[in-house]
Amino acid sequence: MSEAASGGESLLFLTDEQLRKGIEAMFFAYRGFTADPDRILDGMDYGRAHHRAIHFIHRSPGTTVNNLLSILGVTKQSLNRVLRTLIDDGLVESRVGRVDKRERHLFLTPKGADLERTLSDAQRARMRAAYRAAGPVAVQGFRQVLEAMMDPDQRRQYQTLKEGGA
Amino acid sequence: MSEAASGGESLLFLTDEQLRKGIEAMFFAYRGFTADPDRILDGMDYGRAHHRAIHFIHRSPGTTVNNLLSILGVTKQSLNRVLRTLIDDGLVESRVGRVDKRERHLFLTPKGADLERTLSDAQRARMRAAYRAAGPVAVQGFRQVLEAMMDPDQRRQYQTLKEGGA
DNA sequence: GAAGTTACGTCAGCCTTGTTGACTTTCCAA
DNA sequence: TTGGAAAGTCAACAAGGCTGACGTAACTTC
Repeated sequence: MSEAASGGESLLFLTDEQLRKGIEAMFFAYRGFTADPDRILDGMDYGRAHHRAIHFIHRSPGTTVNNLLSILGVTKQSLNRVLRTLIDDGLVESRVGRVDKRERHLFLTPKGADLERTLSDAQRARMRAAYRAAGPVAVQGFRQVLEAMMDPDQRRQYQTLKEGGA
Repeated sequence: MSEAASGGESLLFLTDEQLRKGIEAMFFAYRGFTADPDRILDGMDYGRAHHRAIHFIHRSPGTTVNNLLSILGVTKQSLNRVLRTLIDDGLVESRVGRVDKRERHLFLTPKGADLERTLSDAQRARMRAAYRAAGPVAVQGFRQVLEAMMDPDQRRQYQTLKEGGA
C-alpha cells in the first residue's frame, strides 16, 4: 500500500491480527455491556428484550409501535409479546393517536420510568467508569469506530436519535 | 468535580447524555458487527453459537471443552449441543487428551477451517472498513474503551488471547 | 362511497440458544 | 481403592427470535 511507504504512520492497525483483536474485544465488551441490566432483570419476569423496549420508549416518549419496531429490528409479534406484558404490568402506557387513530403512542408510566432509571443507572455506571478510565480522546475514537461499523440504516436511526437528544 | 473547574478540558464527555449515546452506539454497532456472519449462517443449519465456537477453536486449536466453556460463558449442555452438530458434520475434531485422557482437545477440520475463513473474512471486511474510516487513533481509543468495559474475568481472558496471538 | 392500504393486535407453531437437574462413564490422584 | 474432576448425555423448560394467517379499525385514493 502506498501510505505505508509514503509515511511513518503505517497501516499495521489494519492487519488481520489487529482486526481479530477488535472482533474479540467487541465480543467480550458486549457481555460486560449487558451484564448489569441482565442481573437486575434476572430477578423480575423481564429480560433483555424488555430492557430495550423500555430504553427506547424512554428515549422517544410517544413513539409509535411501528417506529419502535424499526429501531429494534424485530417483528411486531415479537415486540408485541414484550409490550403486552409491560402494558399489563403498568410500566408502559399505550395511547391512541390523535391525528391518526390507528397509531398507538407509547409512554412510560411512573413505575416504568422507575425501572428505566434503575437499569440505565447501572448501565451508565459501567459506561462512565470505562469512559473515565479511557479518557475523552479514546471515547471519541470509540464512538467513531462504532458508527462506522453500523449498517447505513442503523446509522441513520442512530443519528436521528442522537440529534433528537442533543 | 474539581477537574472541570481546574482545566479547560471539561468532563462533558461523562454527562448522562454522552453516556446514553455511547450505549446506543454499542447497541446499533453490535447489530452490524454480527450481521454478516449471521447472513452467511442463515442458509446453513448453523447459528451465532456455532460461529462463536468455531472462532475460538480456530483461535486456540487444541483447546479443551472446559476452556471453551469459560471463554464462551455458557453451560456445557448448551455448548455440547452446538459442538455435537459441528463434530457430526465433520467441521470439528475432538481428540482425547494424551496426558489427561478425560479431556477432549478441539480442532477444526479442513472443512471447519473453510467455514471459519468464510465467516471471519466477512466479519473482518466490515471491521476493516470501519477501522479505515475512523483511522488508527480512533481505533486505539475504541479498543481502550472496550477493554475498560469488560468484567475483570472477561478482560483477563481477552488479554490471554491477545497475547497468545501477538 | 367503494376499494385498497396501513397500523396494530393476536393466534398458532416453529427454531435457536440459553438454563437446571440428574445421571453415567472415565480416569487421575491421594 | 476410593473420592472427585472432566466429559457426555437425557430431559425438561424458558426467552426471544421467526413465519404465516387472520381480524379490525382507520386512513387514503379513486
